[in-house]
Amino acid sequence: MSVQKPSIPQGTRDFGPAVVARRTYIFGVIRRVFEKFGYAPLETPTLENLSVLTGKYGEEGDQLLFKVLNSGNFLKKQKGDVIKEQVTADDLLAGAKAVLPKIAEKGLRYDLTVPFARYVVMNRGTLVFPFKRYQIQPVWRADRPQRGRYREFYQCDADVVGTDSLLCEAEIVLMMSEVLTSLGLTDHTIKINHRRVLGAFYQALGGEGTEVDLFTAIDKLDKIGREGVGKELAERGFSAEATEKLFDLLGVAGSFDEKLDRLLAAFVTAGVEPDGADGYQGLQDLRRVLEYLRGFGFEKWDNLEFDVTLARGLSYYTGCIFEIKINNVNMGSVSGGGRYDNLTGAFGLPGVSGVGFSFGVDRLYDCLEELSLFPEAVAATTRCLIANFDAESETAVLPVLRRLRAAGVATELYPESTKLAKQFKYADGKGIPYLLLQGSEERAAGQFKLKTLATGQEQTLTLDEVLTELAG
RNA sequence: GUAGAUAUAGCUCAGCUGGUUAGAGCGUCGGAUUGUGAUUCCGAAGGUCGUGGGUUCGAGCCCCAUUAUUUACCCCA
Repeated sequence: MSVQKPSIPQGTRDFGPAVVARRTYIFGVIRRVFEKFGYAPLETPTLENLSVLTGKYGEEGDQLLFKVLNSGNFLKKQKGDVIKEQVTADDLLAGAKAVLPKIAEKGLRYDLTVPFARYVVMNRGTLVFPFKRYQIQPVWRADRPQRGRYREFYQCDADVVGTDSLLCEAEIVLMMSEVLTSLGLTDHTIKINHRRVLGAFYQALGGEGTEVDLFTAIDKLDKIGREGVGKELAERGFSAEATEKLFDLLGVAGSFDEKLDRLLAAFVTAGVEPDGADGYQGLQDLRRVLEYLRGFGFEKWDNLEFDVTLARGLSYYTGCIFEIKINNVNMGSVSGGGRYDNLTGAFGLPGVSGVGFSFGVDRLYDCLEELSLFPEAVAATTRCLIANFDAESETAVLPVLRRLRAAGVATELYPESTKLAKQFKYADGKGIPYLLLQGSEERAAGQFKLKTLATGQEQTLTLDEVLTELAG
């Protein structure tokens, strides 16, 4: 048998001990915040039926789904003597779209929102509404990997279903802010916008082109600039006048409040039809969120921006939309979310509103790494290594090992009697801060030598003193 | 799906217009040192130069193909 070079699939990664420790740290911060806000954990299967997944993410999304081949002989089914062809020649002629449903009925989870919606519908009878859940699990996308983009990555979702209250939106801002602050990512911008504000732009331009074309162009403003957006809009059938008008609207400046006021005036001037009870729903919603935040005593106003160019999740978001950008790192958004009025409609439960958002842990990790924001202590595993001198010392030190562990000190005994240099290197390489030595000399005196590797300091102590030192 | 870049030791990379036996640092292992790491000194192991073809007297280097990785676009966390 030939030896093969081991490899892992494109866009996937192994996580070594140090990386896992750091990832666990991020998960912990996020989980604590989610739970503090009253969200309860949910886990769903890695595999979903393809019927659940397809059609939920648009055409592009369907292509990015990982499909799982049916197990067994997916070409034929045999029952007794009757053999039934699963895939016929006609199917093959008809192409991949005809063949796929016959050979694959399962797929890997693409995000956490759709499985959540499915779960809500399946369990609607037993859930207490409004239902608040968080979910921290990997998702898979058959995308081309690049910076900050992987084929397997973790999302941390928090969503509420069964309420229209804008309190939820305000709390999302609070949770985002708290997580980022806890992680030390202080130079961030939480961007907020509203789908209906975008809709009002479309109306103000006089109904040229299509909404989606307009919104995707708007979203690129900070990336390709006015010129690029103008060019793209022209190609999509927007007149130069409309584009000019759009830039006037997008150029709205000032504080959150001022932008709301100025847009209101602009919409009235442009003759945009009010879509809310008494005015423009998008602006009203945003104002309400703002009021909630003031009521909460939110303080990080510099990190919150009403960004009228923010457009995302166009195929399903209907209300407020969110995104987080870490400013001092070149990285795509580390979090995004929004409200969808008809989350569960596709599964036969219409009229249930949901709002939620998601952190991308892998991108957060990359940001923290780049900014060196991981706390030192996160990497620590074993706290104390007991040196192994010889067979006699190995035996003598076993009760010590037990006592240290009983006291809650992560301790290991080097498993072989070998030269101390090697044992030191082991401790050093593993980042173990303390080395405990008891050779024949110390044993005769009933004492131990405790060495702090970082400083090279050595203390001669009794076991009780060692315990006090290490437990602290 | 579209376009570019890269592929040489376990890791990071040198390698001249194509020219004898393929180089360094780090790491690993052994020794100086049978009770002291990270710092010192000496030594050793480790490579079908991604893969398959081609050009050439001769290819790590040039050409073609292929695979993998990576960056950007689209889209997204």
